[in-house]
Amino acid sequence: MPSKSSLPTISDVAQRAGVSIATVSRVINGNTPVVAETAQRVRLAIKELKFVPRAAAQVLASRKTNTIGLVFSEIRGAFFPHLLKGIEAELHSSGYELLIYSTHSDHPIQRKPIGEHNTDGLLVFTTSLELEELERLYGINFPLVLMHETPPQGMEIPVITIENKDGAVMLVSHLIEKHGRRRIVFLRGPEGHEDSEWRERGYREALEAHKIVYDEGLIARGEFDEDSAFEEMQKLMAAGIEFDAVFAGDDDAAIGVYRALKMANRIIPDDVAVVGFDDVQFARYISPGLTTIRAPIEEVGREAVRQLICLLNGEQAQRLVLMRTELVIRESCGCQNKGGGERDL
Amino acid sequence: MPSKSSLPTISDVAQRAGVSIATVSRVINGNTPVVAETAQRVRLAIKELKFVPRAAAQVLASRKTNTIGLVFSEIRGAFFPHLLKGIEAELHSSGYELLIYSTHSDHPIQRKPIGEHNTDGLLVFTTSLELEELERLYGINFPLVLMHETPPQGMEIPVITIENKDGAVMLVSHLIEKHGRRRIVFLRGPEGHEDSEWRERGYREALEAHKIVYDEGLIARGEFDEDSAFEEMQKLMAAGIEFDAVFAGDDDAAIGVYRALKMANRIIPDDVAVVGFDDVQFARYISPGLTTIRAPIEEVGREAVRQLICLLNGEQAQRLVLMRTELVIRESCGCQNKGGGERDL
DNA sequence: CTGAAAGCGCTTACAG
DNA sequence: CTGAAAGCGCTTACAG
Repeated sequence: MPSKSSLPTISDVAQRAGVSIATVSRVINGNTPVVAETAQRVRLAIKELKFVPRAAAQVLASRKTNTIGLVFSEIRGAFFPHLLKGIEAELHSSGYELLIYSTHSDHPIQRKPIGEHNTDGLLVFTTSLELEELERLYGINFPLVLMHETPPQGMEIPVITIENKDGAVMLVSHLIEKHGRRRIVFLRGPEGHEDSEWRERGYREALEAHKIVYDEGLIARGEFDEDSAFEEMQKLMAAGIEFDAVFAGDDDAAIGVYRALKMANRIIPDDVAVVGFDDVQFARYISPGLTTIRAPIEEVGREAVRQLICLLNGEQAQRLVLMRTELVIRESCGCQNKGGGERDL
Repeated sequence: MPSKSSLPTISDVAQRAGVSIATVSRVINGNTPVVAETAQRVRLAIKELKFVPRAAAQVLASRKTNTIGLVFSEIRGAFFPHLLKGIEAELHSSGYELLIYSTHSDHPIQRKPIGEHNTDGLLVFTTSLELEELERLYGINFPLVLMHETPPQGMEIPVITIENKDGAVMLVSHLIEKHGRRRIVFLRGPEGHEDSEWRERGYREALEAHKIVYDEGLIARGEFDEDSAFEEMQKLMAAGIEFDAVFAGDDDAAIGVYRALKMANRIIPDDVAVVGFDDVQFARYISPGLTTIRAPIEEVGREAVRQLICLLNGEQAQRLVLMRTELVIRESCGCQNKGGGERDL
């Protein structure tokens, strides 16, 4: 049984086929004409020896890694698989491999985990890369595409994101117009989280458009997760703040809001309407069904890859791709949706 | 602004520090003593030039990729992030990178996507790798660890999986003992899916232990997903088959079961008890809360990495790691769990 | 402790 | 269309 150290190399193939290694390389890469009969012989030798070209050698010689990197800081339960699915799909149809790195671990690392030394370009999700590293990569003209994050001042990096503001406007306007809500709590996301900031802007615009004065007291800081949302709602209620609706920031937070309201015996949506953002899997399964915004996350992944590949091909990429969001009405806002969404429970 | 082709190399660093490239290599790798003062100079030069060693060159020269690969066939919504999280966590604390490849795309690929040429070892989830390729890799002694799949005849490959059979036994016994159910439908998973087969075995054992005769008519073939489960349930009911409980195969399928039963105005759990498997995020959010089995998926990922690293270090790995599963009782089985699970809605 | 040199396994002008 | 040869950027015995 052969051990790893005795794997066949291109020379073994060349020898067996009676050609030079250059010729073997050419039939493998198929970019230079080779006489059909010779090519046949080479292919046979490859098959017989079960030869697989060493990636590192190809990369070193060709200066192309044929790999793109994905950097993210956190696998948010409901969100991430969709993004990854879109990325994988688009990537495979273009022959690149994917190297994934999540930056939330703070173990000291020897080698730089991901960058120009092992990928041809990078997909960066939100703020998962330090500014300094981003600047360095940008400085060496390394192909970059951001997702859900506007590039820092002065850097022209393509960004793919969703219509956060529009989504928030749709949500809040719906609460006001259809359900007459006027004291709408907004649960922020994490500090400096861009999605959250745009949603807040949409929240304020919608209020303004309906001549409702913005009340600082209705703003709470969540973390786009269940627990902090639960706590914030508890605090609001303990403080005796009145409200007739909650824009939870995202769906995960909405769960925390549900829990807090139910515990306080406040009926959703009669006493308090609740809306989320993302339309994750459980949004239609909870009771009442969550009215929320559908964001085309998978498409964000696909588009990010497309733009990056433009860059890799030396073509111009779009500076900003804004994906449309869509209002998904269920029952938590006060609508009677029974029977409408046939996939809902 | 430097372009990618003019990035500094180890020679640039050596020159600037006034040493040989061998010395630079030594301070980078830290495996050979270097005089402190010299090392300082080298580090300074590295910093000044913003030098990052090219991975491909390191790999080619050292014959180590420092990367492990993950092969899977499908990102199942609720399942995958947990697995990935465990893998990432364990990997980072050991200095390896992760290369991910999903095999469900059938685009013809030039280069072999993942294997001995670009990784030091492979994590394989269920049947995502063709037998032939598995045999080839095994044949060259390439480090492999399987997850949720027993190795083919004659191959000694470590496998990490969960107590599927035990879980099923717990579930079915609970339905029988606590709730007096005797006509329990079992919804299989995809053909040849090992998790499914073990669950079925557990189902049968539990029946047998309670002297309930196995009825072929109560077995339906699902796909571990909502839609096929929905259809199968429709068929069963249309055929007039009687049953007082459903073991849905997994949680995703349970959703389809819920939908079909509700549409037929059968009350869960009064008319029909339902149980799932996996305890995915939505299991506690649906109504009634789903009684299911909690599987330590994240731990499966971590353990798989640990075993693979054993192999990479030339140590012996365990041939089988069976992770314990746990019964999570909510209301869909007929229990009164209100107030018990304080995180449930 | 340090350097010169061979070598890792490919790709790609350059000739022919 | 094909081969000889240089080169990709590192690591690592081998001397010293």
